[in-house]
Amino acid sequence: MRTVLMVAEKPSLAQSIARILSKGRCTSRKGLNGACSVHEYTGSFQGQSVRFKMTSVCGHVMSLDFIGKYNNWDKVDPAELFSKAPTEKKEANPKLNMVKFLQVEARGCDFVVLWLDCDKEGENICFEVLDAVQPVMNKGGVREQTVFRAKFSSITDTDIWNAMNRLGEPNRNEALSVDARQELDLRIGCAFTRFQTKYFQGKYGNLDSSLISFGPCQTPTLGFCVERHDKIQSFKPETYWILQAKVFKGKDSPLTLDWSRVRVFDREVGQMFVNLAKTSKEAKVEAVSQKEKTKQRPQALNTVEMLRVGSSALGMGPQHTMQIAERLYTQGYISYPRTETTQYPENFDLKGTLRQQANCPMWAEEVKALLSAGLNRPRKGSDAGDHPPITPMRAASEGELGSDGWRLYEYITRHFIATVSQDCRYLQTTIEFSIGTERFSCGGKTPISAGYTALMPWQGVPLEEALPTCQPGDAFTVDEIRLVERQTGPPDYLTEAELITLMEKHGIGTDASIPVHINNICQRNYVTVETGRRLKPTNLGVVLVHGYYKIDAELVLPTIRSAVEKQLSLIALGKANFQQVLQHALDIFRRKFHYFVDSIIRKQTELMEVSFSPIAATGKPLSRCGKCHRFMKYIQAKPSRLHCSHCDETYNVPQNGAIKLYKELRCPLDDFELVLWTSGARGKSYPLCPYCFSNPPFRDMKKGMGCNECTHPSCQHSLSALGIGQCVECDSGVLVLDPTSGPKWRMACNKCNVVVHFFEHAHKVQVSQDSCEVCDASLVMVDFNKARTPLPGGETQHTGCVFCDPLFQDAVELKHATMRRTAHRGGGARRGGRGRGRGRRPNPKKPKDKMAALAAYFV
DNA sequence: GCAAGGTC
Repeated sequence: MRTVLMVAEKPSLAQSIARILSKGRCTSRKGLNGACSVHEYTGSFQGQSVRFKMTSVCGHVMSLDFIGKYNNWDKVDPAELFSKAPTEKKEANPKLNMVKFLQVEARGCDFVVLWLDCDKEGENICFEVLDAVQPVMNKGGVREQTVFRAKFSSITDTDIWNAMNRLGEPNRNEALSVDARQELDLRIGCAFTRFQTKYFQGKYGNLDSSLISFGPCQTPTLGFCVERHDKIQSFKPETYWILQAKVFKGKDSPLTLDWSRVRVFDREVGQMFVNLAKTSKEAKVEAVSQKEKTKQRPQALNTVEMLRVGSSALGMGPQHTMQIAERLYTQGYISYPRTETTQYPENFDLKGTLRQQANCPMWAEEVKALLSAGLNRPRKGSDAGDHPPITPMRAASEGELGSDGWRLYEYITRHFIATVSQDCRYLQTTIEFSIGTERFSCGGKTPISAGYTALMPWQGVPLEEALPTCQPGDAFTVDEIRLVERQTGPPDYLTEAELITLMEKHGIGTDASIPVHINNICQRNYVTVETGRRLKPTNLGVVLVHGYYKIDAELVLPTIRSAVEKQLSLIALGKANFQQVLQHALDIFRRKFHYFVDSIIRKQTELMEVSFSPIAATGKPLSRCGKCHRFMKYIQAKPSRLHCSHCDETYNVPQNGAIKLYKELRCPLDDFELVLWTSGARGKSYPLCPYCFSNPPFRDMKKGMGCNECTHPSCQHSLSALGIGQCVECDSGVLVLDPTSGPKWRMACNKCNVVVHFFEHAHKVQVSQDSCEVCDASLVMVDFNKARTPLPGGETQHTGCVFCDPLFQDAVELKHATMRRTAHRGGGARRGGRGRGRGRRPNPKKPKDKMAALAAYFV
């Protein structure tokens, strides 16, 4: 009797298929590796009576790697990995001894039927199996087909029998497309990873990662997290206004209404609408509508949905959820947990599965009700042809499963029962009002029947206070109508569940590998899991992705994978040659790699050096960041700048000078510590806020302004507080007291290079609230040194106008901040209109001859 | 020590 070897992708499938094909009459034994079983029975094949041996592998038999000597990181240039380094196939899991096992079972067999999963990976494994078994199988007769491929789309009797009766051949092209994918992933991933790791490891002491990996799936996954981080960082809140109306009828408590315009971004426009609405004291009911709505029961559960719920509702990470699910599966509590399918097979025993749950107190009531009233037909989902949806396989109790096991099992079971329950139905009531010209509405939901939400109460329609009954034409009294100011808020960090959705949408990873990629970026210290399982990129993660963006954004974009897969599918379809596609893709990535290496030495070094202290540390901590309150580093190398490594933000400072900390004083607007900029020993100096300098806080300010041009109305460092009078030379500048200049006190123009020295040796110089009656400049309060006072009678204190007060005349002298001597313009003929400082506009109507005279005196 | 894809 001839023997037919049949091989499935995993032990559980071998068992299911053998049971179907042998009609339950097979004998089973363990294989030599302990992991796989062999199921034997007799039956008919190609019109003859044969012995069947059904067994399986455990996923891939082989995996691709470089030959040994190319795995020496110290001796191999990563660039060689693109073509020079030969690859070889090694056993994927040496402990399983899969090749040996297959050969032992295949020896003397006459035919082989490949029952591997019906996707490209499965097709590839077909050839891995063939490579192992064909050398030891009996040679068939001339032109006799000995290799067969079974194509099935679900694990049901009909499908399996159909597959058995319509055997085909394995598809070499599909398998080759996977070979190409493996080689590309290996060469590209390893080249970039080795280069990055070695390059940065030797350079930065505080890089908290021993491995800086790159991959076509993990890097875009990280990219999603950093993209959200960047959105949060660059978010600028916008102020908007809403009309809030409260109305009531009789003794009912007031209803808060929603405005039909939702919101406006202009306060005055909002106020106009308030005024229009306020013309009416009544809110008139325009329409009342009641509609029955439904919330659909869920589709049957697949892996990614289970992972999303595991993360967002059970607080379990995807990797952990998968581990628990695997355990529940091997213990027989749930069906196979890796599936994309969301539709039950035709002949799925819904009722039997439900009946198993009839005695579990958590949902016995609902299950019994369903069994007696009849199951609802499950929603149509998609059938990926892999495995049935995830369902419970037998009843369980919390005690036998352990805490997390039970919580996942409970969810899977509730989800299953929900799929055969009724939809949730509720009544949506909407009342529309008009108040003056404005329209408002309020709505409420009333549950009609809970349906499936009895099993998934977190999705239920909450009981709300009922809306008052009313009819069109009814009048409500307006209790209150007002304009409320709100601000738009930034988005939050990505949740794991959102990330899974993004990955699924962009085809990054598969149901089985998505948890691995997410786990990778956590373990490599690129992201941390925060409360609510939100993924916050670390400094390292942000710097890496920003580096890719600057050098070659394609390296991090989610399209990197799909673009390559498009090419690979040409191989699968037989439209392109394996070698050509492989070489083409490798060529592109080899060029990307060289460009990356060249650029990184220039660009990423700059980025890294401000974030991580290089061994020769540049930049020293100077002032505190207003966002994270950590010290920012002052990088003196041009262009000099401040960098907050925690926030990964760089702040410009004025060039051609130096900055130092300004007494640890902070900007009242953003809490950044002020720094003092000085142009040199005889130059001018003024404080500035590193944040405001690049982000002007007020409308009348521009980028690049320090505190001496800041129009903050009450800050002690602002132009308003320290401005003294119009500049004597330029048209738009204001002379501002330099509060740090004592004892050689001076005021400097905030626009040009005019510096006025005054009151040398005074103890204290302050700008008064009062102004000069003659020239409108701010008065200055001076406290002289007793021994050197220029005041008559040895007086030490005096308040007066710098420009007009005769007592101050000898104490004031004009200089320029630079050596350049500016030609005097105008002298006594100067036009007037020199209003005083404090940031106010000059008053052109008030001629100030005194100012012109003063200018002549100075020069 | 590296990728991504199977699976235990």
